[in-house]
Amino acid sequence: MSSTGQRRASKGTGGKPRKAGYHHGDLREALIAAATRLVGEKGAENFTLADACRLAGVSTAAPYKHFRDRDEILEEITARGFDAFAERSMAAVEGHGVGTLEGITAMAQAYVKFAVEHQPVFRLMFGQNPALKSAEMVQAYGNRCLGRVIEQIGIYCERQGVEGDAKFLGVQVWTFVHGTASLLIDEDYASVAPDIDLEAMVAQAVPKLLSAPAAG
Amino acid sequence: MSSTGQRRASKGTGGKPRKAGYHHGDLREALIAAATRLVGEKGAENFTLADACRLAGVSTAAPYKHFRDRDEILEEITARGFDAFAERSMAAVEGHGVGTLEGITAMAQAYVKFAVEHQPVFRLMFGQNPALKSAEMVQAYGNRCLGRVIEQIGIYCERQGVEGDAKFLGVQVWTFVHGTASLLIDEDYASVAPDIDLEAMVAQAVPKLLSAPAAG
DNA sequence: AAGAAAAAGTTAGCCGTGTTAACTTTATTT
DNA sequence: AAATAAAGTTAACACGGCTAACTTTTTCTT
Repeated sequence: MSSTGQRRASKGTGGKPRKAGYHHGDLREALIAAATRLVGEKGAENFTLADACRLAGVSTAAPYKHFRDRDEILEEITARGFDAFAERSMAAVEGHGVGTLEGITAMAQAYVKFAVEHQPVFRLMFGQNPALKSAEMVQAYGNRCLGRVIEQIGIYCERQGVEGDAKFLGVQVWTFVHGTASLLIDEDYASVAPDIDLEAMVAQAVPKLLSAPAAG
Repeated sequence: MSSTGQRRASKGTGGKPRKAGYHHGDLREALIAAATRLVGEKGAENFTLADACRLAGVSTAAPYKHFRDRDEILEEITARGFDAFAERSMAAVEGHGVGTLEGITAMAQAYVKFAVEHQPVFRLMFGQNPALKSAEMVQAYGNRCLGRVIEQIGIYCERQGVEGDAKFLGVQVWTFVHGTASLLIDEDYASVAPDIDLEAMVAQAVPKLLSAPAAG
């Protein structure tokens, strides 16, 4: 998985480049490309290895020279999804001051945006199938991505004099933002609150969650 | 679907009871029972019609006398899930005063509890597959269930002098609670915040979300 | 450079699932 | 009692995942 370590170093990058030209060239990458496209188009549930093979122009047995099974391709897509996600997350805060509400909110909006623009991959990343999310993969994401939010929130709280565990608050923000993304892409808002302005909702909720708990 | 209208009136209940004794008795219900069990055990993705047939002791072609296809069984399970869910939701507020924070919070906790205790059904209800959630089904849920929350929140806000659209706030609470349930059952908290007290988190977040937006 | 070994493909085939068609049995109707 | 409808069965097809056995191409060894 690309997020943790490189595996077979599909030539060009690693130490001993393998010159890249058997029958197909680099079937591994070709299959990942095909799979990524198919998953993006029809969702992971409807993705079939056979389809990817047809796209790549190889037999249906060929993938097994590069992947353990169907799940391993999806796993790779998931890992790359986390990479892309972390990148955008970082990019979102840039330009905003460190530990500002604007920066934190920007990350939140980026989360939702990514979910919408890459629904199937987002589902792989945060969805049910545990086989596709290795512990290390998710851990790595947690450190690279959620850790940043929590860091920012810590600074924010200190400045604002909000008392409360930054991690606890960070998880609350994450929870809310994730809920927004989930309900949005699963179309559950559609029939209940179809005309809601989600950006505004996030922008309003984040500072509320970052405030000191009301006395009741 | 049981949430909207009864369809074939599997004897006993409806006007013209069909005496119930062909080959199997009531295969329709037997299959739903088997499917419900299997879905609960292994998740909807791993549910197979053939398994249900084996459990019910019939051939794999038998279901098609009662259901359009595999999806229709899952649809039925989803509908019944909404029914059970609405019921528990209502039960949760009972005993608490109308429009109180306690009542609203109790509903929120019930939401999470249901999600945990019926993960696979919860996923059917709020998850991806649009074929399984007819518009009417979700609409019915929205009216029966979310409508109540919003109602309660409206009353609460009036009393507390919080200005803000009750529906908007209701959706925020729903969003947060749904996020909690999702991250919990998809095991995404597990590696990032494994020891978090989710009940406490919900209890803390709900009043914050129901407060007036901070000035910035 | 030649031959051995490994890598990456192919074809053929197995199994399981969803679904349909054609047929049989059991109830219901008249 | 005969006709009809309902609810089951068996048989077959298509398709997807996956494995085994074989072939071809590339790389390693000497």
